[in-house]
Amino acid sequence: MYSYTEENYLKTIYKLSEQGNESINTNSIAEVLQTKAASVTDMIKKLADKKLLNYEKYKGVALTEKGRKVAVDTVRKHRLWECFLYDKLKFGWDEVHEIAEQLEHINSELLTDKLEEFLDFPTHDPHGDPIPTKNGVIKKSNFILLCDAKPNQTLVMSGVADHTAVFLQHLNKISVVLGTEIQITEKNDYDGSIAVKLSGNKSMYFSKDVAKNILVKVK
Amino acid sequence: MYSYTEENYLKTIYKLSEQGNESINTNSIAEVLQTKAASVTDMIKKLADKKLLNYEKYKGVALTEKGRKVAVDTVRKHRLWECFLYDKLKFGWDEVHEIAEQLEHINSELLTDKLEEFLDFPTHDPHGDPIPTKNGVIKKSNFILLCDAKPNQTLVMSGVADHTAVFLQHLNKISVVLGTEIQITEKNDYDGSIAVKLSGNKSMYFSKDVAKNILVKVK
DNA sequence: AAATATTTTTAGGCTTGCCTAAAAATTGTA
DNA sequence: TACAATTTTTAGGCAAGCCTAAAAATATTT
Repeated sequence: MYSYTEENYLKTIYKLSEQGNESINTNSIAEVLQTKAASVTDMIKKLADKKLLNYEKYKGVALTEKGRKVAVDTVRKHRLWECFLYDKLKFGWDEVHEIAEQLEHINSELLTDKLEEFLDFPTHDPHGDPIPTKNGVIKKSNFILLCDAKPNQTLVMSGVADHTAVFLQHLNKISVVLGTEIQITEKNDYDGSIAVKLSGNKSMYFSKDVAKNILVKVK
Repeated sequence: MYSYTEENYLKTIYKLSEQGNESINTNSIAEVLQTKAASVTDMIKKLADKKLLNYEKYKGVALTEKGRKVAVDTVRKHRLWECFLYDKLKFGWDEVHEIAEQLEHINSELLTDKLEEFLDFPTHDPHGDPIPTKNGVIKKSNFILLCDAKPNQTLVMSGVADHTAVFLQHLNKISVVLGTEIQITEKNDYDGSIAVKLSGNKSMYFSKDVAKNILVKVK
């Protein structure tokens, strides 16, 4: 249907729009896809011809409903495959993304549906990101950043804002995984660091860099 | 490492050599890959440059050990994925090939190994074809064609020579699956058809076209 | 508002993998 | 053996995706 490359462009544009940006500019797409602005302009024109996005020269792009569907379906497949790799094949959460980048382009609606059933209809991937439904609906998570949470509440670790392997490995090291309970005992305005108590009454300090990349919900 | 297309060429050449052909000619590759002889010549040159096969103009090609390894690994991945689709996702044996054609190109040795373990180290795919080991060893099956088997032995359906969906669906219709026990009660020299008794004492006739595409082993 | 800096687009070119048409080599046949 | 048929290769070209360098448009400073 659509090429590997086209799907990656659509997915990238979709994710950039999710991050608040109204209209997506050429350079930001190029940066994410590790390519050059000129290449992005080429591809944008092709995707516009196929009615997958709206494009006006020098004005950036926005996905059409058709383009959004393709993008969301790619995200759906990515996250379902991550669940498979994590739950069934016992990969670490820091290892699943790269392989899912390949698997998300496998083209078979029946496969996606059967995979979803096999995994028992997961709602979130191993990083806490919601899995779009077959119809393209994504349940907005009501997670908040740990750095924005109030002290003295029981919080549940529910996701990450930074998906890089190094960050995930760091969380492994400090034993913070999805489901870990966290209480903020102290917030330091000076450097943004926080003191926390984890499940099992373990006390630790999180730097701001850590605290701003952990998503939690109030228990 | 190697492109989707390169892997498909190597796999095709490998399979043609398995079918007895010593040196593989351009046209037969083109036919299998549904492309043109000129395109095959182009690709053959590239693969020869990469030492994946030996090529002499107008003389056909033969895989090098390096090329064979890539081909066998692709076959290994294909058959493991077929097992996954059949055993875990409950696809029919007539549905798995097409999807595995895509999945076989996913590039992650760790994934292949973990998948193999998850499937509990299967030795044969859903069509009875042997799964190469990680080292590239393929156990030769001692299966024989049903049309060549002797009457009055208990035979076990163990594989197919024709892998097309129509043939597999036909076998579904006549309730012949891997493991079905078959006894030949009569062989007709005239048209090559045979009379058989299946597990459960069900008597049927198989045309030569069916009998020559079923692989069995003696129980 | 003019000058400067940045962003985006255009122009031209590259590689991969494919094509057609024509030439060359091989194989089959009279 | 020579002619015909087939197979294979070469030559030239096309689309997808990428690149660099230069031009054009937009944004930012002064």
